[in-house]
Amino acid sequence: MPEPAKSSPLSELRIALPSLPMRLQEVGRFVAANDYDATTRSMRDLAAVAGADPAAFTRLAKAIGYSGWDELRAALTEARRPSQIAPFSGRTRSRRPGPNADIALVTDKLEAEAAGLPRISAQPIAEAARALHEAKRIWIAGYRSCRSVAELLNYELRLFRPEHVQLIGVSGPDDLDLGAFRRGEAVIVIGFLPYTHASVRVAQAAHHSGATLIAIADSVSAPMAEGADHVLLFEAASSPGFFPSLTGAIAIAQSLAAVTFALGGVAAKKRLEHTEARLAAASTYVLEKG
Amino acid sequence: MPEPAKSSPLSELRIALPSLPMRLQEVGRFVAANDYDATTRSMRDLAAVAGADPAAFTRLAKAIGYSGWDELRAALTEARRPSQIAPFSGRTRSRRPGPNADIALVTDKLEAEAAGLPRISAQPIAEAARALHEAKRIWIAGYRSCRSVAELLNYELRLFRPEHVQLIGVSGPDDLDLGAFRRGEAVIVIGFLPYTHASVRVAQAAHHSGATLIAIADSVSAPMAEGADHVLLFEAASSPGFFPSLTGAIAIAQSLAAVTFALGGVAAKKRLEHTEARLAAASTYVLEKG
DNA sequence: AAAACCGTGCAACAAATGTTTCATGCCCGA
DNA sequence: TCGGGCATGAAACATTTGTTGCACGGTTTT
Repeated sequence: MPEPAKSSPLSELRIALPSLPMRLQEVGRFVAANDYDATTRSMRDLAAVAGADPAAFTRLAKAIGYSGWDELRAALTEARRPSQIAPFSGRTRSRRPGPNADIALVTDKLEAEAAGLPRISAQPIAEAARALHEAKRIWIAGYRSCRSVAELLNYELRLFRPEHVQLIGVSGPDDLDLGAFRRGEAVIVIGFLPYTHASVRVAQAAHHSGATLIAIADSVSAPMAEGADHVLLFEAASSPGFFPSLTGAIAIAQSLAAVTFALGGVAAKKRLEHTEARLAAASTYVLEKG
Repeated sequence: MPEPAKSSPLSELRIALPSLPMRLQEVGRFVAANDYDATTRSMRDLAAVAGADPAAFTRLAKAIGYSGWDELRAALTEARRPSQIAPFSGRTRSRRPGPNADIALVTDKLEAEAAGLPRISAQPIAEAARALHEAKRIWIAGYRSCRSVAELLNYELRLFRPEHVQLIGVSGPDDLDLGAFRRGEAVIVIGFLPYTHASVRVAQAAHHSGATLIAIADSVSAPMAEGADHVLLFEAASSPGFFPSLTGAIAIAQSLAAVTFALGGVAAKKRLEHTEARLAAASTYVLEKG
């Protein structure tokens, strides 16, 4: 059995948690959720807040391999110590292959993507959102890796506009939906290099039908941007690695949804609350622990 | 005389310092310089390290207006509490309606999300990627808005590992897949508050089966992180707006895929090339214009 | 120069802490 | 149905904690 990385006491706790008796799971969860108080306040205090027996904390510590609560707390305290300001920031740009090469790759990727986000222009997003707000119906298309962006947009828009949003190509072949485009409706197409034929066809159909075309793409010269009323640009190739980056597209999609929601005013808010209430009634979500 | 801002116990200490007896000054400086230890370790411990008398700490606390060391330490503890999650979010959230309100919303959102990305830890991602690399089979689960992340991950991993990656719940009810988990396989679960029951069930099933569990979540105390071998954290609530941010999760997913690909070496590269060749042969993509 | 004062270390104190033990209740297997 | 083992809460335990009283040494005041 491979030892699962003793890195942090919190992760040891997390890993051992499911195999613990019920009461110890409760206090374990409490410790994980309130680790700051765990390091600063006394065992009895914590027990009172958690509504558990003080002894449970000692037992928990022993159950995950410590000699007692004192030792567990000491480990948590050291783990939280702010001295190592940069915990392990592979800031060492050591690009030579080795155990840190992977970490450097991730760090570079994240940095590059973070740098790309502020370069997205807000103005077109706000304008596109207004178009969405006024659209009688919203179609969304995205293929291959862009499908995830399309589905996210579809999901979020539907939270407060249940009846007027539709993902293209889910309830039949694309062509069925393509023929349904009408003036006054909006079509969102997401894509980047290399562009799929399917997405270009959607864009063309939208343009010919007179619907408002919104393209989320990596270039103004992308095929689906031709004839588009709104083009929202992101940087797909900005990050190292072999796959184009989608964080920009996701950020645009979420901003688009947020502004559209804001434009919806109280009506949208009411619909969202209604949707949430319905989900809660179906007990979709795990209740927050008090 | 204007009260010199009782804001922080540390500043009270600093202000009162010069008018204190020499020994208390030493102790006071020690506390100011080691305030983390001051909140976590015992008075006697501190005295030993500082080379001072334990009583000096009590006297110091009383000298600057507290009833005793306990009260001073409590104040220091509260001052250090990380509850104020966004230390820089002093951003005047004016948000008064106006023609530029939408644009400001988008700009804020993008800035916040860009700020959140560098806070993602690279180390756990690299470790999780290694686990993926060694897994005989990879399962992926994500519900509601997290489904988009799951699908992206599924898509990218399949580009170079076609036969061993599977999205949970697409070819039948979840339970069918849940029963198929085996030791030596990896299960990725993506989720954030509010957590869906379905995702928690997947995580539990993975843990019980002995499979390697990788959780992509917004908190170490997320239910699906319990028992997880790897927890990859992102900030879902970092950005303004009504929907939690998914850019962090997407960035993690893509980094995970990138590192896993890198670990795959030439074999993975070959498979990717093969996949791309097949797609090109089916003329999925629009040819680049010369 | 003597006395009053303050700063300081030491040691004893009571309170609180973490730990252990024990009795109880529960569940599972025989 | 009856044991055996385990989880759990309450109470007793030894230890450690923060505090306070006291004595000593130095400085200032009268």
